[in-house]
Amino acid sequence: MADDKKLTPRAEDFSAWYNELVLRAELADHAPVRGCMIIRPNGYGIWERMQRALDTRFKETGHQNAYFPLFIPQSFLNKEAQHVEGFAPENAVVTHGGGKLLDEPLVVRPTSETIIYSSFAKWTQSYRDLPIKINQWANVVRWEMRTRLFLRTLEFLWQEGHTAHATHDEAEAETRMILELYREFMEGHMAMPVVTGLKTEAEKFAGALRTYSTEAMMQDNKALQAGTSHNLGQNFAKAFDLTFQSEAGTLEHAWNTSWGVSTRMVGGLIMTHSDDKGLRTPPKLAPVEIVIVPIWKTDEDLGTMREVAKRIVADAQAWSGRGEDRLRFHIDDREGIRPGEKYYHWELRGIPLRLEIGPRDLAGNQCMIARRDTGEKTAVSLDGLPATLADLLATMQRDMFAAALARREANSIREAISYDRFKEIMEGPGAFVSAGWNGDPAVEAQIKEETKATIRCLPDPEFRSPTAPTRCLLTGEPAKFEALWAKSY
RNA sequence: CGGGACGUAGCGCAGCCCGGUAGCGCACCUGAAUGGGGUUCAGGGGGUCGCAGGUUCAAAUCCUGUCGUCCCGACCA
Repeated sequence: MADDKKLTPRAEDFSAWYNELVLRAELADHAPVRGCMIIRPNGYGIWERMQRALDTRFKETGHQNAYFPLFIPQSFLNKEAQHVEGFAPENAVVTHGGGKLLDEPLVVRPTSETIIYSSFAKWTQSYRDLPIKINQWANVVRWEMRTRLFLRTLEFLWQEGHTAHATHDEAEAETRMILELYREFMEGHMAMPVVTGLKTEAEKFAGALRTYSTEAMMQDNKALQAGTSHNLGQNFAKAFDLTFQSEAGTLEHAWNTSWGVSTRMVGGLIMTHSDDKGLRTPPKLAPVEIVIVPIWKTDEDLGTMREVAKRIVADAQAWSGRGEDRLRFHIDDREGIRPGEKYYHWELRGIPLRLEIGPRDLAGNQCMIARRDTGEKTAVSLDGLPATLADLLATMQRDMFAAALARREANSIREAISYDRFKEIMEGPGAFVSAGWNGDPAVEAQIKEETKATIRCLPDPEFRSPTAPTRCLLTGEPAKFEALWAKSY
């Protein structure tokens, strides 16, 4: 382990301190897979908890996990015109197999719509076969020009959901349901507030009818697209002959949706919550919620404190129940390391609560508890400790969300502003700006060119201005749409 | 592919302008004291200065080339 002390973690410059110390993530060291991420076990816990929580929700909403091939024949991708156009520049293509030139190149999946819907087509004959609702946990490859740890890696791990429905409305309902599911996860588990909304034509998924996204604000005021949910319409169904006979007897194309979130969320978590002391993990995603640091002077004390710590853990776990409800502890009884050093160690790693207990506390039937989010340290009674800890964790989860939301709101602008003012804001720290747009892609492109800001989405009502902007940015004409503008990752 | 920076000990860096044969912090090893917020003191090990040429009595330092990394931009979740 490298030297913790040298680290000056800057929330707004997380790339300077991510590696090794906090999440144990790194980029591979062989070109050209340098853009690929390696996550070692002690950081992986956060992603595993994310995965488990999402997987549970997918199953609760009627989806099943399935696994499809890594290789996609080039011809599959070619079938949907917009899709192939969108992905062709970033595809990794396998041309040789078994030492021979392949008749047809194989694309390493950048996403699995084509290979999955070709299967759906075989599985579907009647409306009774629909809906099909599956999810796949998989790694995919996109040959990016420039990579960035967590946010844009050459290969990334994600889940991609794929469904087929009999009607447009049912597919649209699925798309929106998943968007809300993502929101609940991001706000409830990650304590990361998101704006949901519709992507513009310029920003939507290649091949989709409509794309919705969740947009989170990072501590540098940039937007991070954290998840997407697409209503694919009948585009892929038509390309892959995904048809079914309706109740009325007619042959119809199915309606598809696809949606995904990736390891990018780990980057979002870091950039939303970390501070100058390191990572802060919302309790629900913390692999360890409470670290106990026993304090001792003599060997006898050490023995006593170890017993006490074990008893605290056993009592709390018995109290809190089984499975997900069970409180997660770590006892740091390492010898030869002073308590202060342990405190810094665990703060850096974002463990939500620290419980200190020594002979003096024991004599007073109490212990010290420090919160990672606020830094508060208080003495609490050992009586009823499990409930105290559980309450504190729940409070932290809420407080972290509230703090992140307050920060986003403080950096959001909803009143009408001039284009000059808009440029000024985007040249500075940036902001989430709710501003008018006339729907013209050329205007969208020109504003991107001049300010680097893009339309993150046409936001759902909760982010919109109570008094909607009446004038379009740049053109000044009456606004057709209210859009969320921001610089983004 | 354009623009910019940087390669010196395991990690982070100074030294380079003005050449004289390498240093600091952390980490590591030994010993002692210490032990409720990154202990202190004493001693110690570790580097062909990215690589290849050139200039020079002498190159980490100057010159040329080369390789690599990072940052910014185009692309993108």
